[in-house]
Amino acid sequence: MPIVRIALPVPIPQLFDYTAEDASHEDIGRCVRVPFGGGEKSGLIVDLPVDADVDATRLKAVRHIQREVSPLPADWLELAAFTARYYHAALGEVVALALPPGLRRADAVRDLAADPLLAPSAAGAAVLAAPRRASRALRLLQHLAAQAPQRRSALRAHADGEAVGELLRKGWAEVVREGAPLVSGTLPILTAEQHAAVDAIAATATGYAAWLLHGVTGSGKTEVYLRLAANALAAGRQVLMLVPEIALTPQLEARVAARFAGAEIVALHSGLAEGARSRGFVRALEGHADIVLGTRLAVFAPLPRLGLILIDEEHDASYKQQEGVRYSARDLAVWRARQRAVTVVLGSATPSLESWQHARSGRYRYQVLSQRALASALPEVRCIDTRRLKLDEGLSAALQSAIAARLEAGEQSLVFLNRRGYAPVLSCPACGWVSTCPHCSANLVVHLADRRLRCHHCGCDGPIPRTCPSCGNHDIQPFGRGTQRIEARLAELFPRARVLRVDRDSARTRAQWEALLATIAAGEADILVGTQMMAKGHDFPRLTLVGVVGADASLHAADFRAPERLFQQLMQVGGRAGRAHLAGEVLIQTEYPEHPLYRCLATHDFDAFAAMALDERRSAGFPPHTFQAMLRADAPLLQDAVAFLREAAAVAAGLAPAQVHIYDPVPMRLTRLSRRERAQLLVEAAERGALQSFLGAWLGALRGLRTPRTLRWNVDVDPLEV
DNA sequence: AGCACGCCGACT
DNA sequence: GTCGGCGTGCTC
Repeated sequence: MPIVRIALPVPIPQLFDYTAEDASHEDIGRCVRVPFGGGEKSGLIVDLPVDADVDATRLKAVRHIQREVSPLPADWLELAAFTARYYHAALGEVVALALPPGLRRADAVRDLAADPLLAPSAAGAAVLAAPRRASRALRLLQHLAAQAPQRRSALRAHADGEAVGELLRKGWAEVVREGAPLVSGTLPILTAEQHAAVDAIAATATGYAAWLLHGVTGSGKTEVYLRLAANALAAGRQVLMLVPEIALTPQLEARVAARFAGAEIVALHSGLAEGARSRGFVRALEGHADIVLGTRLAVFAPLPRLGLILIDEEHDASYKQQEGVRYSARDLAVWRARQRAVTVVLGSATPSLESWQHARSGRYRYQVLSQRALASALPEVRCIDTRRLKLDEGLSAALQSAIAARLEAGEQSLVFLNRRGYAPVLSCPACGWVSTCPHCSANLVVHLADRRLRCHHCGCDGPIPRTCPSCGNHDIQPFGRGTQRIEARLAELFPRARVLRVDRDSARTRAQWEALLATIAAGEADILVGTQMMAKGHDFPRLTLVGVVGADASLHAADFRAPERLFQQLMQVGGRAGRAHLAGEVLIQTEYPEHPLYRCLATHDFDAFAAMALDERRSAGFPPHTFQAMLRADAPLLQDAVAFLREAAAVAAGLAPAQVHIYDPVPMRLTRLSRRERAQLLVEAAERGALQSFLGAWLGALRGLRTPRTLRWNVDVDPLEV
């Protein structure tokens, strides 16, 4: 009786063997349902061992093997195995996160593998019923018809679903084989730099190559991606394109679809309905999807014809999963490119210092786009020294008059402030009471817009008290400033201006966000007040002034990555200012106008900033010069978390080689979160290998420790927050 | 992670 | 006398 070895979603580093009478090697990579414990679980067949690793009498029989879709290929299983190994997670957990839920459950699936567009028979009729997809089908038909007039008879038969499906299937194969007519429309003319980048990157397209594409905002990185994608498609290969956020997929998808009318484009992200995600995944798996575009989880899309990986905004922290299996999609994508011997392009205007270091050391190749594509100049960046100024609700006279000038000119201004709400805290001047969250070690933020006190960490909220809850004082006041307060003051200062606030509160839903974007694009707003939401991905043609308020806080933050993030954020938001024929200006209110970070911003000198930051990292012994892992523990009481970490440190002392350094356990910066208290223990090593082998032994030992049942712990390899 | 088994306090 | 607390251990 054949034995199948199965990865199940349980947090223990074990695989489970079952019998399956009709199983063969063809079933490796297939989803299964098996009896487990009292109930039933779904998992993935990862091997067909000759012998079970437990006594044969203990084996149970597999209930169901999902054979309606192709098995996950060997390279996919290797990717999952590598992920499990590197991030010290169970293989079954990685599988659970990498597979769409519906697929993993091994549900009976009909039509999952079949694109209604391409499948002959009844599915063709579905094309005609689904307008969005059908329009793509018809575009392709027209395309094919233009290319090959002899197909016109088939085109006439488009009312017959079967004929549509059949034609498309045949036509598709031909298009892919011939490669030529995938690209549609007139192509924009490349700048010399774009041209050079495309040529250089294309020249390494025959094997593994990692490229850092360092392109300033507006330099046209996307156009470079599209040209490279066109090459890959023409060669009959699939393209994987990663973006940081779900919000950025629709616009990019539209742009990609407009360019490659003949290509099948699949979006993959966590915002999709279960069916859509499964369908896209299977389209990729079966080799039908030509371009897979998605967020970090798309790095797990199976791609039998993979030819190119593109990672946009590679520095973005969203590529790192911050819970469960804490993988970095960017790093896995690079691993995958090497595994599959394909090119990977990491694009950014402000590369992560890790990637920057790799480019400098020659591990990655490097291409720079230093010119804006539309001949517009980079914005002028200046600091406003606020040390001796009297500020009006945080706004300097210089910034106010700059805003007034833009108003006069009919242009837009943005006041950038990374703090939501009206004021970060409500306080009582009489007794010193401040509004604090009952569940977190954080202040409750005053939201005057809906008259609530709200915790930005656990989300709990309550009404704003009229009197001090501690002493009864009537004169309690909001302290500090957030976007709502700036918005209110700007409305007073500029009564004729249309002030629009753009933050997570005003753009809570996708529809609200799009309505705001439309308002801005239509020129129906004069002054925008926004958080980092405003920094990402969108162009505002009439925006010519960005005023930065309250940035200094990040200069001296405890996290050694805070300056890197601040630089990236300001560079990004500054890039919103000025387009085409309108010159842009960025004014930074600061008490440290001489700070090197601001000076580098003013000269648009990322290289100088990176050199400086890398130097600091080197002398402090921080990444990318060292490698880190963080052990985090949380429990209802801090003492339990710390006690566990102390014990873990003691275990580590007996295991760690000299080059692995174990720090002391410390409470986390936001110690209390949602009624749980958290502490962490940093481990650092000069070599990745030394860190990894230590982690293996250490975590194995930790799993054997007896801990209170309320205690939870996890490990974060290459943590972003320390 | 679930979910069983297993040994000690306040209730019909 | 039992229902239920969560400590401990296993799941092929």
